[in-house]
Amino acid sequence: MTRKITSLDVAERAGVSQSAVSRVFTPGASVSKKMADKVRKAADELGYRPNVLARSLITGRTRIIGLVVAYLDNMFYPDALERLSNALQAEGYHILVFMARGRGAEADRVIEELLDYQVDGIVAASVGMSDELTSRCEKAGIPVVLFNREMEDPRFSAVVADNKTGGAIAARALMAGGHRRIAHISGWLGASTGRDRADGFVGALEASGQTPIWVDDGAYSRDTCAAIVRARFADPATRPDALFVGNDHMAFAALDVLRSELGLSVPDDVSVIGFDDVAVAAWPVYDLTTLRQPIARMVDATVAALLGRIEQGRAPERQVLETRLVRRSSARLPEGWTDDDAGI
Amino acid sequence: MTRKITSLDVAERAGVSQSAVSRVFTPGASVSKKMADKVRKAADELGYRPNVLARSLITGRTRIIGLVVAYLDNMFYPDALERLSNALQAEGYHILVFMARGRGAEADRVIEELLDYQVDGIVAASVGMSDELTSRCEKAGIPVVLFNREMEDPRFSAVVADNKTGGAIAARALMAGGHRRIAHISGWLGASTGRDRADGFVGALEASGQTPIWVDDGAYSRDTCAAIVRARFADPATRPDALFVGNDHMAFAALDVLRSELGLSVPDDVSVIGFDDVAVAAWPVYDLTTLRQPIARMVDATVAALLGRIEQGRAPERQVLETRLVRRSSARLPEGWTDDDAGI
DNA sequence: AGCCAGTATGCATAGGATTGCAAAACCAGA
DNA sequence: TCTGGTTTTGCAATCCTATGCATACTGGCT
Repeated sequence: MTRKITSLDVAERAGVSQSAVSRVFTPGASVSKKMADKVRKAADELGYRPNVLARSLITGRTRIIGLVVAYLDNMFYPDALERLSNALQAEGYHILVFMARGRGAEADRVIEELLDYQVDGIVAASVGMSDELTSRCEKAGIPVVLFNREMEDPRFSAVVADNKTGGAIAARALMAGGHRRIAHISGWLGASTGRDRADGFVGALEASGQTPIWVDDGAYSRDTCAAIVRARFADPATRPDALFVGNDHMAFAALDVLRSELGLSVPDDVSVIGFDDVAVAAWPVYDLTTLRQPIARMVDATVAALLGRIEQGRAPERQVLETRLVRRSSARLPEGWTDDDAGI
Repeated sequence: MTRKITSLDVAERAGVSQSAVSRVFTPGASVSKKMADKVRKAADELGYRPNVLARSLITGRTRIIGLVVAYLDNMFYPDALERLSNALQAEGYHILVFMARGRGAEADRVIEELLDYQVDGIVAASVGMSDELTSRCEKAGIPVVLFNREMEDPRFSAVVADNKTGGAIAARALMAGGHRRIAHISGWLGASTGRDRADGFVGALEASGQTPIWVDDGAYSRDTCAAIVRARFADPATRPDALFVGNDHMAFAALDVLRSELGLSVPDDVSVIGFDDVAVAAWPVYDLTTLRQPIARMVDATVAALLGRIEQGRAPERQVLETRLVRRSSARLPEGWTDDDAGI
């Protein structure tokens, strides 16, 4: 293994000072063309590239963004990760990944590790951070953006879809479709997304004088959701005729059980509406009616919020983006009905 | 924003030297219990954590592993990423993500950026790196492990499934099932996985005196695969009765077109075999017969190869892991036939 | 030719930690 | 109490680059 090549090596070879080399590699620094050429030539010959770490030590910026995420089996998150990474890469930032499956304590430990790397910012997706820890981050001057999660505390930027309205649209749609026995398998009620979607849904039903026949917590898990469907649809007499599921990932599991195990037909026996509009939802085997999370805009907003805070010191802000119903064949809805007809 | 807390602050508060603080946070260094307690107390009160960057500058280790990956829409990769991240996290390493969708030049540029971060190692998944660049990495003493890809050059560690044998098993299975018109939509033939699976498949057919009626390059893309199926299955007279697809991701697209667009029945009209065994393959809507990539063992092998090279300076090695046929309902195979009967 | 303003360059320091070396502290045994 | 050996601790140099400041240079204009 050859010794690492430093700016000093380049300086020597080019016959200039080390600071000259540094300046050549610092955009916007004052260097003559002649100097730049000389240095670039020497650098190329030696295969020199500036050491980002040493630079970070001085500038206090690492151009690393920490991403904390609980799981990647729900395709919404890989999709978000890919987009986020691309968007940040375009701005010269990169993503350091931290998996934090557990809630609370584990997430906190993970974020402590994250801080060790002096990240410039943190994106917390699908993860519950403790108040105490988040304030530690803020105190250390590291902006935190919650992606697809919210907290009461307004010190954090948060980017979410309008989950409450989304839930309400689902309810209006199912009511408009003439369903009478409407049920909900919610997302994890420990998370703001799960709660908001459930609240919006139940609220809209009640506003029309209806109630869901039941609401169960599916914990964003395929298995949990499948078990709920098995239990709740076993008796034909008490079976729902419409089901709103807290996200697409669980909705697929619900559809699998309804059709393959219980032999029910969708949407004839039961209408199903999901949430997210991941790519699979559009595949013909599911063709799932669902509420679209505007993922591209959510990612843009996240990047903007993050860079705004890092580079311009802007204040934290909370962004709520519109969700829209994507009509497909898994739910019986009136001909031509769209979410504009939801009256929200 | 409060000023950063350094080891010097802690030293001052604890009334000791800065190097003492450093030693307390360096596992295996020589410190008395009394000193350790004093320092830990001061550090906790101040909320001090050592600056990983400054440490890296000296030790030459960042405990960062660069992961280069082309796309995440094929669920095989998010799954691998999640497992890899967890396994590395357990060893105190973390993953810095680089998306390199393009081939060649773009991948190279991305890896240059990667080197800037002084990563301790690189995992290149689903990505073609140029020879020149890879030797740059090796020259810089940074081990590269190819995940699910191979190169001729033996200087790199590579971890792959036995794609050639996998392809051969698919061929034997389809022949054993009595199929006479066998076709293949390959993975991208620019990648070793695509080539190996195709070679193994065609080779096994030819060894039995058969030939595929056609082999098309599906480029690991859903759209490309769907287009091929549309074109090749349009005429009932020349339609294959069995199809081996280069990965599950494309196989789902093939199944969608076959069933939803062309109204064909699987496996009655056509048998389909995929490759990977991603989670969706087991869902009842597809219930895809496929060759399982032993992803858990691949990840373990990757981590072992990487850490072996980083921490023990072991030599590069090439690991080929066994693939097995997972029998489901998408292919007509003889009762009780398993890959043991393939005679490979 | 002389002068001035503006631009380029070099020197030296800083940033936060690790680590070899030497001095100090400790402990036990005589 | 003194000695010899082992631990602890502190000093100071080092890792690699950025940057403020002072100096040297450049070119245009009179």
